[in-house]
Amino acid sequence: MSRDTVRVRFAPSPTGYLHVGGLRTALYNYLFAKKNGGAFVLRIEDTDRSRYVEGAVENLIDALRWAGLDYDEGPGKEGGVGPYLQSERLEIYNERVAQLIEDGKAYRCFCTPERLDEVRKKAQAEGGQPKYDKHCLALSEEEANAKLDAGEQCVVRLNVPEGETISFEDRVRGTVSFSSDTLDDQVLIKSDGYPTYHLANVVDDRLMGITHVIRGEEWLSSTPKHVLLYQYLGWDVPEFAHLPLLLNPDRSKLSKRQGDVAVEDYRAKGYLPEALVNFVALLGWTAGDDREFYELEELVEAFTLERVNKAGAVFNVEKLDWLNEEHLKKQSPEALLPAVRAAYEASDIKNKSASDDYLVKIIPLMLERVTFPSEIATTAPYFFDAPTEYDEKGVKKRWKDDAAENTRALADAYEKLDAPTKDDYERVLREVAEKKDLGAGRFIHPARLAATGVPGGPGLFDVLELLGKGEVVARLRAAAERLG
RNA sequence: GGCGCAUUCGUCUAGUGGUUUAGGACGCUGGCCUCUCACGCCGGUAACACGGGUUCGAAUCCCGUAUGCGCUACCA
Repeated sequence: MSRDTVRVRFAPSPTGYLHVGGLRTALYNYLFAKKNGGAFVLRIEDTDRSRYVEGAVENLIDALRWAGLDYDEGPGKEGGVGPYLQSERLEIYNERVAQLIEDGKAYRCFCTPERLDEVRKKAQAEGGQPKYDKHCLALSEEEANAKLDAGEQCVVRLNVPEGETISFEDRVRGTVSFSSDTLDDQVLIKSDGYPTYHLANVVDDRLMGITHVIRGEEWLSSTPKHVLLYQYLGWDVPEFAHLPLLLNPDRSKLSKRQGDVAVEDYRAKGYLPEALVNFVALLGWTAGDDREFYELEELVEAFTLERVNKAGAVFNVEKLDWLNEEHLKKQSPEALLPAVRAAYEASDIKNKSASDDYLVKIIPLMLERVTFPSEIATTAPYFFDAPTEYDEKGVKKRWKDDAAENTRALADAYEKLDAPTKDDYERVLREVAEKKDLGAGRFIHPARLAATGVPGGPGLFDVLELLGKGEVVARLRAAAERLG
């Protein structure tokens, strides 16, 4: 790893599913890596054993793969700086912490949760920052060892200096500074021996050669602690870029209570990965031009950290829907077939004998009329079942007094045709209309009602051709009978 | 409460001191196209949080206020 090779990471904790905010963070990391010829690393932050969810890692990887964000290194893809699961790196953290303790930059703390609580309450009552009072910093090595030998539980804390200003450059926010007096003596190693995020993330980022830390804004406030750790460990700090948060419509942080937040939810609803990726890319970033539609490769080309916004962005589903429609139109019928078939099989359409070939022919006709692939078959059941009822408003508007007679005449004419194409259907209809000295509309609208039961949809002659002569004639006759 | 970050149409955003009657997109909406619906095209709707400065001139710079969000755990 040379020092100027860009290396970034996405470091989720395996709590069950990939959050759309996480997807956006992963995406920006991915884009930045690809744009700069760097590596995109996936690291699993599983240091909280109480929150571990079975199968969550597989889930995360699956969601990333679905979105098209392949990682260069990570679980199952060794890159020489693994393992990529923090739970497998415990010795590494312990080594570094031993060094910190030796240097007086960290210390063991034996305080009970009860005492911690008191200290915190007292500090808060006095109107100050609730933080640890460094009580155990005074312990000598002998005293600490004695407590350890006696079997007392302990944590390791960061020894934060007083009266210092800690600042760092953020690629999206500029210079950010904090007074060290507002920083708590952060726990580095928990009493169960696992590291906290703060320690593990600094050590791993360094050891994995991460050059740019691109993560959510929720980490901005703890970054000074990380900066301090880099200094204490004698390391240069990486570049930081804190991304604005994704918000609910009421501008609170995007949460489960106000809608779907998991990538798999959107996947299940039928959103295309291309659309979701395009959408979240635009939540907090623009190229500066008026472009809205992007494929992943085009995002790679256009992306820069400098153009990431500072303010949070509301996750606005209407625009996602529009982008889904746009991306849908770019899909080939063959690519859409599996989703269309699945929705068709699951629908309450009675005729389930449609071939792949037939479904593929329907797709282009319906593509511009739906938001989701699943709607292609289900919004047009007439491609499978003959209508059992006719749209009331449509009938009122289009089924005039002469409709039954005209429709029968049309059926008679069609019956004589041999394997008619859409052009044949149209030609004959216009001939019949002309013979009766009527506008084509007097035939087209009733024929649509008869064939589909609804007043809207694809071009009539496209529909008729797909239905086939026998079915068309039968439906025309049935409607003439039913509607009179 | 403390600390930090943010604040342009309902939403996503362009805008980095004059080119701005603040531009685009989604949504909503009027019209055109058309066998219908949809697509497409043309048009409309709607914003610089507030108050002070700095400046010949501010959405753009500074200060304050308000509001929102984040952090404030042996969670990440």
